[in-house]
Amino acid sequence: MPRGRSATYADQHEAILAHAAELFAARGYPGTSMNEVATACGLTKPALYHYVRDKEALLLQICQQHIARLQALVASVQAQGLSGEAQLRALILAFVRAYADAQGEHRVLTEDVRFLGEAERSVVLDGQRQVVAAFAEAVAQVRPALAAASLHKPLTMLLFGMINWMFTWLQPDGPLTHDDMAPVVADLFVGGLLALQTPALQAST
Amino acid sequence: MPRGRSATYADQHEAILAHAAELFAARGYPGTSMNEVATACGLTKPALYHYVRDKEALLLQICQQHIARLQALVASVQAQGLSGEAQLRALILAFVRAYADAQGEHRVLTEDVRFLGEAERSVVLDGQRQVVAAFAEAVAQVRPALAAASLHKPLTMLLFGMINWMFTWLQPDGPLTHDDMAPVVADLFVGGLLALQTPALQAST
DNA sequence: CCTACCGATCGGTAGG
DNA sequence: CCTACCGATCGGTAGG
Repeated sequence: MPRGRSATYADQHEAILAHAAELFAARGYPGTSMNEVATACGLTKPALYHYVRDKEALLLQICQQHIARLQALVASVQAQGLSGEAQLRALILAFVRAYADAQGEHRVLTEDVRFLGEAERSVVLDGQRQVVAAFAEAVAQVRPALAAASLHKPLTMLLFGMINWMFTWLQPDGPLTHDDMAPVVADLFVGGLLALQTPALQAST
Repeated sequence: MPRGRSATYADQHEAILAHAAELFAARGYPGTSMNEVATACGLTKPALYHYVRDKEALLLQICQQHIARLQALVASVQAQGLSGEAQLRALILAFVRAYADAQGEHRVLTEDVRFLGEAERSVVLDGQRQVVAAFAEAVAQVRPALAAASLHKPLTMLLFGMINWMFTWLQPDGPLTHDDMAPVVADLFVGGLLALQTPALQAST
């Protein structure tokens, strides 16, 4: 590589996002100083600011990059043209597995979006809504009666709860892996969906 | 009601914990200043420090108080002497409903325990483990084969994921309430549990 | 119980 | 004149 600068710059920027995501995930966004981010990257603080405008831009870029990956994942599953239940299972498997490689980014996305400014936050939340909508559509296809009772979206959020909560108890180096849990999550949720009695749900209100 | 005199030390302390829990839940522990806590309580900062030793003690008290409530809830359900599935359903209903009244405290318990010192943190985590163990025991009673496959605890954590995640999407003043969702969570989880095929789970590893 | 402060550290940027 | 940084320090605010 004779012209190393732009490649180095892009690589450095990528490495910074990865380090920052890990730190934000571990200590929270307000609990992480730019000095800590810089040190983790082997840079001084002024050097860090050469690559990042400010702390909030760092947070926004982490969130945008991760949500873009999730949207691409949804698109690739949808491109397979699977039927209702098969598509829902494929979405669940893809997401659980994807989170294994991006635990830090995912925790930042779910916990630290609130620290973005209103405009930046709504961009990220719109992306999240699109992902949720894809899952909710698959849920509705599996059990159309739930959609009629307006329960497909709440049920989809329960599914995301199971998945999003996994980082709190599933250790990356533990005996149980994300790949082990992916089919369990799919079986539990799809099995539960099929077992749900919509009349009973309506009677509960 | 004129201010000041009528509030006892204990009342004031209780009010401080409630306000602090709400602020910590909204802005995160490191993102909340003691000045903000004081202002929310209608106190000056030095006055706040009359009731609380330091910021970390405030966090610890919020966590301990909330985990004690959850342990009491488990005990009261266990005292009913219900059978496996009925007990699991009763635990789920009790927890979902309890979280409706303590959303701030619960978010603090799940997100901000990491900011406690090691000794304080492990006290809180021990309390959480006891609660989780009670749920896992109920899960094992419903499907003993899952316990044999060491899946009752991971499945219990998926359940807690559904419940703990609800604060992110279930608005207190929205059309759907915690009371509406409690039986849905119970039906989905118990239905999914009963649908799980253990051989398929073991084949996945 | 308030005003007045401290050591340190915050996010961000100056000159060279 | 540009880039990629450094040592030092900016104005404010943190917990106490």
